[in-house]
Order: sequence, then C-alpha cells, then structure tokens
Amino acid sequence: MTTPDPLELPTQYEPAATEPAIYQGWLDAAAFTARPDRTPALGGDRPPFTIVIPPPNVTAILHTGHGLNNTVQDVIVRWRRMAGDEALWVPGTDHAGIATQNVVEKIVAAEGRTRFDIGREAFVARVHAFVEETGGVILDQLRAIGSSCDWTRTAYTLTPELSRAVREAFVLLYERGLVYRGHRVIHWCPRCLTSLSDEEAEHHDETGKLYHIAYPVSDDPSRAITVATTRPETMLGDVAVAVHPEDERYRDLVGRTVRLPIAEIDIPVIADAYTDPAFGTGAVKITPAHDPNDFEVGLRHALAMPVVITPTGEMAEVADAAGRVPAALRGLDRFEARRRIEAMLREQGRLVKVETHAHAVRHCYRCDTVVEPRLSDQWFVRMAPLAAPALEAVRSGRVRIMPERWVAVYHNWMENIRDWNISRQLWWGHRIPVWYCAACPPPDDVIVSRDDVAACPRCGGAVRQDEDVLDTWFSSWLWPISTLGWPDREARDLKAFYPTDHLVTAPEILFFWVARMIMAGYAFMDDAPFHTVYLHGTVRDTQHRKMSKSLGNGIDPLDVVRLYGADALRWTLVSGLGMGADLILDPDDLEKSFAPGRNFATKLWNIARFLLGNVGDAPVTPVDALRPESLTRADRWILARLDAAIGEVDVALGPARPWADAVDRSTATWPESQRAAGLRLNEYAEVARRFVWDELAAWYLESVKARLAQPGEDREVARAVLVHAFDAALRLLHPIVPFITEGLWQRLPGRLEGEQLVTAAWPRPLSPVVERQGEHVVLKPAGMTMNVSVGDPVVSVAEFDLAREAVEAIRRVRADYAIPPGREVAALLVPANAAARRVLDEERPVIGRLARASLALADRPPTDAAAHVLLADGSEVAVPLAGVIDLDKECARLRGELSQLDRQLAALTQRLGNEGFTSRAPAAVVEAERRKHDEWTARRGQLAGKVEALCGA
RNA sequence: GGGCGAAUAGCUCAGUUGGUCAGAGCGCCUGUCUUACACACAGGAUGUCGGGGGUUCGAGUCCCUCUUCGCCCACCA
Repeated sequence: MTTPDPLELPTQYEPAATEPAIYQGWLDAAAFTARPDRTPALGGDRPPFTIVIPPPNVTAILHTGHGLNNTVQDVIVRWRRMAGDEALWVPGTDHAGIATQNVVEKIVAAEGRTRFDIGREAFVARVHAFVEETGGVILDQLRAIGSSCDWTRTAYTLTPELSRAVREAFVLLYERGLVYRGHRVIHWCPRCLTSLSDEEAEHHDETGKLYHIAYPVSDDPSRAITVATTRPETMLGDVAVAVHPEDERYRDLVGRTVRLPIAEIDIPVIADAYTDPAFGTGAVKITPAHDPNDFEVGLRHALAMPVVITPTGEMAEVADAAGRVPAALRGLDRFEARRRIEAMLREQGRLVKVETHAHAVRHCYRCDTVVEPRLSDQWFVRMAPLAAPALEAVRSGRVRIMPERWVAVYHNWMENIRDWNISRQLWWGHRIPVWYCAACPPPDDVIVSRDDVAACPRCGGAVRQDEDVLDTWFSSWLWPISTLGWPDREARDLKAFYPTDHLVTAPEILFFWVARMIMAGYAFMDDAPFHTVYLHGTVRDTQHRKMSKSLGNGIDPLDVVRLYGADALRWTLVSGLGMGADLILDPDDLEKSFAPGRNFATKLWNIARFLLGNVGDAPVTPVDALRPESLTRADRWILARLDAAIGEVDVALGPARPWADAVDRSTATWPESQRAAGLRLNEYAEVARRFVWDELAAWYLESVKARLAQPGEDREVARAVLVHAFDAALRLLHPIVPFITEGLWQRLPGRLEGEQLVTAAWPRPLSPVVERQGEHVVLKPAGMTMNVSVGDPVVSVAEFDLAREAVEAIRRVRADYAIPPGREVAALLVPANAAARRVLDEERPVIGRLARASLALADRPPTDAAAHVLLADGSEVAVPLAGVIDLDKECARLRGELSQLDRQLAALTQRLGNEGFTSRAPAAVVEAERRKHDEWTARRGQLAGKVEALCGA
C-alpha cells in the first residue's frame, strides 16, 4: 500500500475501492503464512492454532453458506493470530468426485456424447482440464471476503501428495483387516451409474402406492398368498415368499411353491422371522438382488439372486434371471415397467388392491434420482473398530461439539454405525489401489499396493487395476492430516500443527465428514484431529428455506461485497449468528440485511476522520505513561468502559483450547464447565459495537472536543486517551471487519513503518477492574476482588454517568417542550450532596455542551415554572421555562411520573412484606431491594413536593 | 416411526444457573444538515415473552400438554 496521508480521509468511505489493496498488503507482508519453527514442537514459543478449511468443491462458486462458514473461521483465526498464536488456516479444495464428474458429463452431453463415447482416459483428462480452467475460483472469492488463509499451503485432494495419503490410508486399513470387498445390495444411482454410501442416499418422504399382489399356490390355484410391495417391478426378481415361522395362516404352505405372476415361474414359500405377521398380509416377497433385507433373507436360505434391473434402471435379464423378464417388459425404464406391470396384473386379476402409502424413498444426494438397491461387488470399510475411539473422544471431552445438542446425535450415529461403501463406479477420483491377477486363484488374485502394480508379484502374469474410484469422502476424511504432510510422520507441519484446533462447519456434514475425520485421526495419528467442533447454522430466506441456486433465493456474497463491502457482509453474518441458530436473510432486501454493517463501517470511518483531523499526526503518549491525576472523569470513564468491553469480548470468545501451556497436549480434555463456553460471536460483535458507537462516539468523543481545541497538557492527555481507545477498538473489531479496521489503524499517529493491525496484539485491559459488587469490585476474568480506592475507575464511571444523566435530562426537557435545537436553554443543576455538587460543577463544560445549555448550580430548585427531572442519585435538573412552558403539560407529566413511581413502590413494598421472599431469596437480592425501596421512597417525597409547589394540590 | 430445535416489539434476533430481563438492530413517529458522521444526531411509541395447566414467595426462564414451523436419524415389505 502507499503510505496514506494521515490527515486526509475522503468524506465518504468506499469499501469496494479500498479492500483489494488492503488484502494485497497482508499478502505482501506474508501475514497469513504460518511458521512451524515458531511453535514449541520445533523449538519456538508460540502456541500453534490451526483450522483446516472444509474444502469447497473445486468447481464451486461462493454462496452465502461458504460466506458464513469462512467468515466464522476467519474471525477465529484472526483473533488467535492477534492473541499471539502461530495461527494457521489451511485452505484448499475437494475434487468432489460425483459432483465434478456430473458437471463435465453435462457439458459433454450438450455435445451429444456420453463419457463412454469419449473413453475413460480422455474423459478424465477432460475433467482435469475443466478443473484447471474453471476450478479454484472460489479461492479467489474467499480472498474477496477477507479470508486470511495461508495460501502457501493451498491443498487439493487430487494432488500427488494427498493422493499418496489416500493410498496409504487404504492400504493400511486393508492390512489391518478393516477394508474388505463385499458382495451385497447397495444403493445405486441409475443416473450417476455408481454406488452410494448410506449417507449419500437421502431419505425423502413421498406418497407412493402399496400394491397387493396375489401369488397363487402352484398346486392349488384356488388359494393364493397376497404380498404387498411398493416396487412391483422388482417382483420379476422374486425367488421366494417369506412368512413368519409362527404364523398359523401360512404354516401349511411353507415348503410348497407359489406361482410368480408375469414371470410365470414357481418360487418357494419359506419361513423367516424377518417377516412381521402384523404388517399387511404377513407375507413378503423376497427379491434378494434388489432389496437389502431380502438379500439377508436370501443368504440365510441360500436362494438364487437374479438381477432384473440394469445399471441404468431398465428391465432386463441381467444375471441369473433367464426366463424371468417377458419380452414386452425388456428395456423398459423401471417406472414405466411399474405401470405396465400394474396393468398386466390387473388384467390377470392378480392385483388385489392398490392403496396410497406414505413412505421414505432414498434419493441420490447429487442428482436427486431415486436410488435403486442393487446387488453388487464393492469395497467397504469396517467402521465399528474405528468408531470406538472416536466415540470415546467426544465422551471424554477430548473433542467438544458445539452446540452441545449435537453430541447426542453424534453418539447415536456412532453407536449404530454401519460399514462404509467406499467404491464408486465413477472415473473422476482416486483409483482404488487394487489389482487383480487373471492367473492366480482367489484369494491370491487380489493385490493391494501402495505403488502401481505392473505384473502379478506371485506369478508375474498380467494384472488389471480395479476399475472403480474411491468415495470422495475417503480423501476428505484425511484432510486434517494429509494437508499437514501425513503419511510422513516427520513432516514439519504435522509435528507443529497437529492436532489442529477448531473445525468449523455446518451440521449437514457431521457424519459425512466430521465424524469420519475423528475416526481417521485416531486410526492414522492416534489422536483426535481437533478439539473443538463448531457447527454453525444454515443461511435461509425469510420463509426459512435453505438458500439455493435452484430456488433462486440466494444472495451472492460478491454482490454484497461490491455494494456494501466485505466488512458489511461479515458484520451481518457474525452479528446475526446465535450459537447453532440459523441465519435468516431476505434476498429481496439486501439493504435491510447489510446496511447495518456498512453503517457501522462508516461510523468507524467518521470517528477516524474526526480523530485524525483533531489529534494530528504527532506521536501520542502511551496511556499507561500518563499521570493518573491528569486523567479527567471522562478519560477514566472511557478507559474503564474499554476494559469492560475487552473483558466481555474475551468471555464471549471463550477459551481457545483445552490445555494450558503447562499441560500435556496429548492428554488434555475439555472440562465439563468449558464444553459449551465461548464462540458467542454475536455477543462479541454486539459488545464491540456498543463500545464504539454508544460509548466512544456518542459520549467520549463529544466530551473531548473542547479539550482538543485548547493546547496544553490536557490536550495531550485527551489525545492520548482518544487514540488509545480508538486503537483498542480497532483491534477488538479487526477479526470481524478486517478491512476498515486495518485501513484506519495504519493511519493512527505513531505507527511504525510496515506495522499492520492483522498481526498487532489483541487488546488487554489496562486495569482488570470492570464491575462493582458492594464494597468490592470484581476482577474479570480471574474473579478476584479488591478494595475500592479513591479515584478508581469504577467510581469515575459512576461519576461520569451522573453527568451523562444530567445531559439526558435536559435533552428530554428540550424535546418534551419542543425547544428548538438551536436555542440554548438555561438549566439549574441541584446536586443531592457534596459529591454530586463536585461532579456536576466540574463537568459543567461537558454537560453544557452536550445539552446545549448554560448551567448554574443551586442548592434548591427554582420556585417559578420550571421542568424538573430527578436523577438517580437524588440530584435534580431544573430547566426554567419562562416563555415556553406549558404548565398543564408539565404538571401532567410530573403526575404521571408520580403515579408510576407509586405503582412501582407498591409492588416493591408488597414484595418486601412477603416473608417467602425475605427469607428465601439470596440476602444480597433482598438487601438490594431494600436499598431500592429507600431510594424510591425518598424520590417520591421530593416528587410529591414538586408537584404540590408547581401545580397546587 | 424415533430424536432434536424453535415460537419474545411490524421484521431479524439477544435474554448463562428462576429474583431490574421485558432488551438490541432495523423499521415506525416527532424534531434537526448541532464545526466526524442524514450510512447521522436528539427524543419517542410498540410486546398477556405461541395457547392451556402446574411447581414456587416469585417463571420468557423449571415441569406437563396442545398448536405451528424447521432439522436430524430410520431396512417395515
């Protein structure tokens, strides 16, 4: 960046014009590049803090979900970087097997061809080229929203390094007996032409039909067994009818055969406890090749397993099905066949009835096609042994999941985990590292290898590699270890940054990804890959629908960046993000959603304009070098408010890791009390906003104007405090709104050449005193107490609050009586006691300026017509209203105030008279209520006197 | 079918263990270009905290129930 002229800021802040240069400044300074040698594992002293990005699909375009996910990660990473950690955020992309292949297949389809026309090698080359050309766009888009990723470590699941990790993982699991080849019914997508894992076949509730079909008994056509099915086309693959062994209705038929309609073959009636006698007719048709349950039954009874549906979902005699599919049905799509079969059964009188039936149907998570269960050979990972340590990790608190309600979901899934089908009949992905020898007899024909195999190691004969590729999640689950260098256990990044710290993602992929990463962490590194899982909500529209391209209800984050700035986008996402809650945004009203962030940035901009114009560029004294007695009440007030803000932000963000520096990382777990602590990003944003807007800008900055105009020591004090407060505010806000804070911070007086906020220190309270409790003040976050001393910040806070109250009182009078803003009023300040007198007297310049009033101190209120406002400590503000007063109106107002006070007092009196309250409530609460009662009673007396004097009885 | 979450001002949402908790931002109303800011300033109004029951001296806050919405999981044909 060019060095800005610190005294010249344009009147208008234009984020779109300035953000890219600021980002480039960070890159030029290598501010995001983490250094392993600075971590303890490699001899350094900075705690590592690592986040690995949930890798977006390599062809993805940034949407609001990404925006939210990456903003949250960036806030956390920037916070830790400023807090002194060696912060590493690993970026990268996922090759996204099915998704990417589908995209390119669509392009090829537009040319009138299929991938089979092109051939495997050429098609894969084409996908590579497509990724090369259009991929990774999202990484640039992440830069546009300010993501502080370490781009020198950008990863991609198909690089040679990560592919090596994939092979290593596969082979290791195979060697441990945890990878095996299985022959069973799996979920098959007839459009993608691949198998799917259980997680990839999503349930959708649908209203279908339940067909009741009569299968006549072969040797007694007068009898029939009626079975029910939702997929009548599968009946061509039926090999039996199962009834419950105890079911009296069918007992005599077991062992005999029934005639399968349409196929016109005889199939046995078998007894199997899988059948529920109470459901439907109590008889189930058994189609082992096209239903997972039936497959199990088929195994138990050693039944044939004819396949009657092709991979593309058409009816055919595919395997062991000779004579089963009539010519009229061959080649028909499965749903067309269903209609045809329904008609045929009706003609034959075999269709007993058809009822509507609500049930869940599995769909392909990528293309939404109805999944077809299908008998097939696939590779599986045995999950139960892997799940055990992953389950224990969450139980023990080695890994915490936030919000905590997901813990139960995690447990439930892990405890009922099923084996993972990892082979996909796709071309785009990691080829399964298995070769088959044509000559050697099973099981010696299977060769699993880390390196490519050219010839059979046993017989030297020809081999062919498994045609399939691995599930894309098989590379994703290695992400936290593979991006850091695994399987090289000595890799510097792995030693320095593993285990990582936070994992930030949406709950949708808890099972797809998060749970499996924890399993992989234990399987390959003997430790959890992270200690905190933060599952944030989903971005939805005002009808609570997920934002999506197909619904057209999305918000393009880059539109927001262009119109409002990246900071505004981030502000909205962060300030609206309750723990685990969804974020509702209106795609039709960007102004409503994003103006607050833009306005806040403008606020910061204008504070800076004032500051730079009035403070000048001469260096300022550090606040801790100022003589304490030179601080004004306002100075002490704003510094105390700043300390409070810092303390509250630290609480909202919470502990960064479960181990203290002294604790052994390898065994540390989250204590119960901290498993839900922190990451309240919305609270963090609100605290920071309140400090800047409601305290720094609204009060301190206004109070300091006169002092800045008068040369002298007090001006230097005011400069020092103002600069310090604003500097700290910018630090506090930087993780949320990095661009504007960086841009302004660099212009503050006293900056060294090359200094950047992104790597500046996180603010610490000057004094840990933030809260008063009775005789003590509480030190946060340590929780210690100390005695209050004269002139301490807490007292100053209360004193300055009196001045603020006086200002507000006069302003209220002005508004009530419609006194023109330009007209200065005279006001009488009537202090309740000597302390109040001192404060009000000394703060007269500030009060007078902010209330636009000329002030006098008096011992008693004026007797002539004047508006009176009581302050909390019993002091009073009286504004003479000669010429403008409406006596009736003022009396009405005072009476209203009086009756309200009476109501409150009555309630309070009743409560204090309640023995249940006085005896059971905490003593401190009762004591506070008593004090309040005394105060209110005194106030009531004063008020009543006022009313009598002014308005008569 | 099982489990979970949400319901608080017109809108989007905060409200930690029951006792100043009835709040914020936006919007709305009334003024104002007050020498950083009209993307602002000053003042103001607005809620039987989804319905009903219960526990308690006291309940947005705990329990039960109902209603509505959302999410996750699920091999009943």
